[in-house]
Amino acid sequence: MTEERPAGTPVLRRMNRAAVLDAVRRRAPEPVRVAELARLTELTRPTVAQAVEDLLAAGWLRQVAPQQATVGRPATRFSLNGRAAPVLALDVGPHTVTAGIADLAGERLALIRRPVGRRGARHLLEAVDEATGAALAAAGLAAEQIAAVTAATPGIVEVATGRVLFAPSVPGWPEIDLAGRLRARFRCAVTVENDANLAALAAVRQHTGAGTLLAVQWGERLGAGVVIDGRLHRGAGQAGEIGFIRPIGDLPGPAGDGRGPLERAIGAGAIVDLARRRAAGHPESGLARATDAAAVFAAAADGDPTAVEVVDRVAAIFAEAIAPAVLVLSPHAIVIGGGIARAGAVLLDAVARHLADLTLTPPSVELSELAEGTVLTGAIQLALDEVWRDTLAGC
Amino acid sequence: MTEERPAGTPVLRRMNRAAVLDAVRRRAPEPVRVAELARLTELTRPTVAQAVEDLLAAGWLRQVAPQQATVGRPATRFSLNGRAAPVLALDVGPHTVTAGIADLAGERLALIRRPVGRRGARHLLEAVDEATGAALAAAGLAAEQIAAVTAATPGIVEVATGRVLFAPSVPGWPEIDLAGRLRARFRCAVTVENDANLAALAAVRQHTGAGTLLAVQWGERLGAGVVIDGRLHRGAGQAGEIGFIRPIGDLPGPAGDGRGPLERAIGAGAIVDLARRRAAGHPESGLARATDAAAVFAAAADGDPTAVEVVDRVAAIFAEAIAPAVLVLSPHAIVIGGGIARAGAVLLDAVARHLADLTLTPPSVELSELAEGTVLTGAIQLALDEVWRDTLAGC
DNA sequence: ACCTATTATGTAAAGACTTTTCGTAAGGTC
DNA sequence: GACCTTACGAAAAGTCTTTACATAATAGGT
Repeated sequence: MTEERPAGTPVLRRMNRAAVLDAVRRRAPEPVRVAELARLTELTRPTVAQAVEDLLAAGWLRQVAPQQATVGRPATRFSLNGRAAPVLALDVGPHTVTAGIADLAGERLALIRRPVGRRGARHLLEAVDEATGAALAAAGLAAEQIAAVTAATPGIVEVATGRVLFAPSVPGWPEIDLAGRLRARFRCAVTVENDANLAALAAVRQHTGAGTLLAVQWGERLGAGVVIDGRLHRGAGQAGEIGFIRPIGDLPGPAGDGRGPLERAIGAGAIVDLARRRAAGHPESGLARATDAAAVFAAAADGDPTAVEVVDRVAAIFAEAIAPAVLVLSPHAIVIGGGIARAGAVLLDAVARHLADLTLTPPSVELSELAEGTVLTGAIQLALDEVWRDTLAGC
Repeated sequence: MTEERPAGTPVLRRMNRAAVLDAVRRRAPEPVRVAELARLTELTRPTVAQAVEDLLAAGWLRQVAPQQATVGRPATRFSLNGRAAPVLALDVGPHTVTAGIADLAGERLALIRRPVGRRGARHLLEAVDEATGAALAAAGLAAEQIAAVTAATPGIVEVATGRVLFAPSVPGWPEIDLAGRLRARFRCAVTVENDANLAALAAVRQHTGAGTLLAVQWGERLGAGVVIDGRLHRGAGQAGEIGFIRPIGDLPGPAGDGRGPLERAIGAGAIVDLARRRAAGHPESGLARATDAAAVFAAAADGDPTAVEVVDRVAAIFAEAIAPAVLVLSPHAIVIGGGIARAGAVLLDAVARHLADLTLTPPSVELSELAEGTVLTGAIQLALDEVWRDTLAGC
C-alpha cells in the first residue's frame, strides 16, 4: 500500500518537485535541460521550470555552464548540488575502520582508513571518532551538513534502535551505544546495519537491481544479505545469518569463540584445516604447506586432486546448508563475495553443481565483482537511499 | 519505488477518489458517513462529498438507509456496492474443485464444491468448468461481471504466464492451459497461483498483517508460503517449496511419485508409517492400529511414550529442515496449517523446542486458525487485492 | 552588418481542484 | 413550538497546472 495522504494543490507541487528531482538524480551525473526533464517526467515545461526554480532556491540543484556550439539559444542546464546533502558511511571492522563521505550523486568526497590500535570496543570507538573527524575534514564539511549516516558493523544489529545485540568478533561491542553516539554528533538519520547486509546491497546493485538475491559474504566468517527488489530484507531483525546454519556431518570441536557452526565448518580457516588434514595422507600434494584458503583454491584450479576433493567437500557442505533457504526463498541468483570469492570458478562451479542436485530450478551462482570496500559502498548506498526517500517524500 | 506520474489537478481528484474508496473499504462492511471519511482521509468534507458523488455515479458505492435515533440531522451513509466488482476464486485440488464468488467487501456470494469424478487432468478441467458455472448461477452473475479470477492449483506455477510447470499429484495437468481457458471465459485479470501460497496468504491475514511470516501447509504434502508485509513473496517463481528440502537421516525409499524428500519423510502418511514401525516393538502402545496421523498425535497428547517419541522425531526432522530457511529469512512467526495442524500443541511445542536449539532467536510457532477453505479464502483475498490495486490506481 | 532559422525562455489568461465560509435543512428534546 | 445538534449545499477565494503566445539568444548565411 502506497499510503498517500492526498490534499490540496500544494501537494501537487510537492509531487512534481519530487518527480523532477528524481529525474535529475536518475540522469546524474550528466546535467539536464528543462525540456529534457519535461520529457522524462511527462510534465509540461512551465511546471518543470517552476519546480526547478524551487529546487534551485532550496539548494538541491545548481546551474551549470551552458553547452557550447549548439544551434539555437543555449539551454540552461542543471545538476545535482552535491553539497546539498552529503552522507557519511562507516565500515567498522574489528581491525580497521573506514569512513567515507559521498555526495548526493554518489560521488566520493573523502575516504579515510584507520587501523584499530588494539582489539576491544573502546579502541574501536576511538578509531571511529578519529576516522569520522578525518573524513569530515578531508571533505571540508561540518557534522551539521551531513544528511544521513550509515554505520556497518559485524554482529547482529537491531536496526530499529541501532543496538548491536551480538558481536563475537569485538569483545564488549554490544555494550557500546554506537548509534547513540553518532546521533549525538550528527543531527540526521543514523542507521546501524550488519556489514554483510550492506555488502549484499552493494553486490546486488552491481548485479541487476531487481528480483530476489542472496548475497553471501564468505571469509573467516559467513554472513548473507537478502535483497528483494533492491531493498534489504531484514525480517525479524537477523535475516541472513547463515553462519549459524548447522551443517551436516560432524563439526570441528566447538570453538566457543562465537562463531556459528557453518563458519567453523567452512570458514576460511576451516578450509585450510581441512586441506591440511586431507593432505596428510597425500604427501605429493602441496596442500600440507597451504597457509590460507587462497592457496587451496589455487591448487584445485591447478588440478591437484586432493585440493579438488577438498573444494568439492566445502562446496557440498555449503550447498547442503543453504539449499533449504534457496527452496524457501527462490532467489534469482546467489552472489558470493568476501575473501573466498577470490577462489574463482573452482568453488563457484562446485557449489552450482551441488545446488543443482538439491533444488528444483537452481539459481545462478555468481561472484561479486566488488573487491575492496564493498561494505562501504553498500553503506553509502543505504545512506543515499535514506536521503532520497526522505527528500522525495518531503522536499 | 512508487513510480507516480504526477500531472495536473485531475490527478488530485483521482487520488482523492482512491483515498476515499480505500477508506470505505477499510471500514467495510460497516456503512460510513461523509464526516467520518473526512476524518479518516484527512480531507475536507466538500472534497470527500465530491469524491463520494463520483463514486456513487461510477457504481462503486451505494447509499444505505440512514441510522435511526440520533441527535441532529441523520447522516446519509454509504457502503461498498458489492455488485460492482465480484471476484471468482477457484481451489483446484486433485479430488475436489471448489469455486467461490465474493463481493468487494469480501462477502461470500456463492460457494460450490464439486468432487472430481476420476483422476486426471481432463476430468479435473471438467469439474472446474462445472463448478465455475454453478457458482456464477448461484450468485446470479454473468461471466462478464467478474472483476478478477484467482485459481489455486497444486504444483509449481509460473505466475506471470499462469502455466503449471510441475504437478505430480495430477497426471497431465501441466499440459493443460488453465489460465488460458479462464482468460478466454473471463475478460478480466486471471491469476493462477500455488495453493500453499494462497493458504499462506489467508493464514497470515488472519494473523497480523505485517512482518515476515512463513506459513506452512502440512498434510500429505508439504508446502509453504512466504508473506512479507502482507504480500506474497514469489522469488524466481517457486518460493516456499519446502517439500523438496532434503532432511537429515535416511529417506524412506524413493517413491517416484513426485513427492519431495521432506514429504516422504514427514508427510501425513510417513508419520503413520513411522509410528507403526516404532510401535512394532512396543505392543502396549496403541499406535500399531493408527490409521492416520491424527491418531498418532492424539496418542502423544494422551502421553503414550512411543507416540511422544514419534512426534518428537517428526518435529526434529521438520525443525532441522527449515532451520536454515529460518536463519536466512528471519520470520516473525511460523504458522502451521493443513491437516497436520489439527495435531495441536503436541507437535507445535516440539517444533518450537527444536527450533530454539537451531536458530538464534527463534520465531514463534503457531497454528493456523482457519480449517476448511483456507486455500479458497486466500484465493479470494488475492483476487480482491488485484481488484483493489487496479481500482485504486485507476478509478 | 543584417537577416533568418532554430532552440529556449518568459508570461499572462484559462481551467480545474481544493479550501474556506456561511447559510440552510432535518432531526430530536424540552 | 422554541432550541439545540448535526449534516448538507453553495458560493467565493486561493493555488496549481496547462495552454498559447511573445520574446531572447545563438549560428550561419547574405
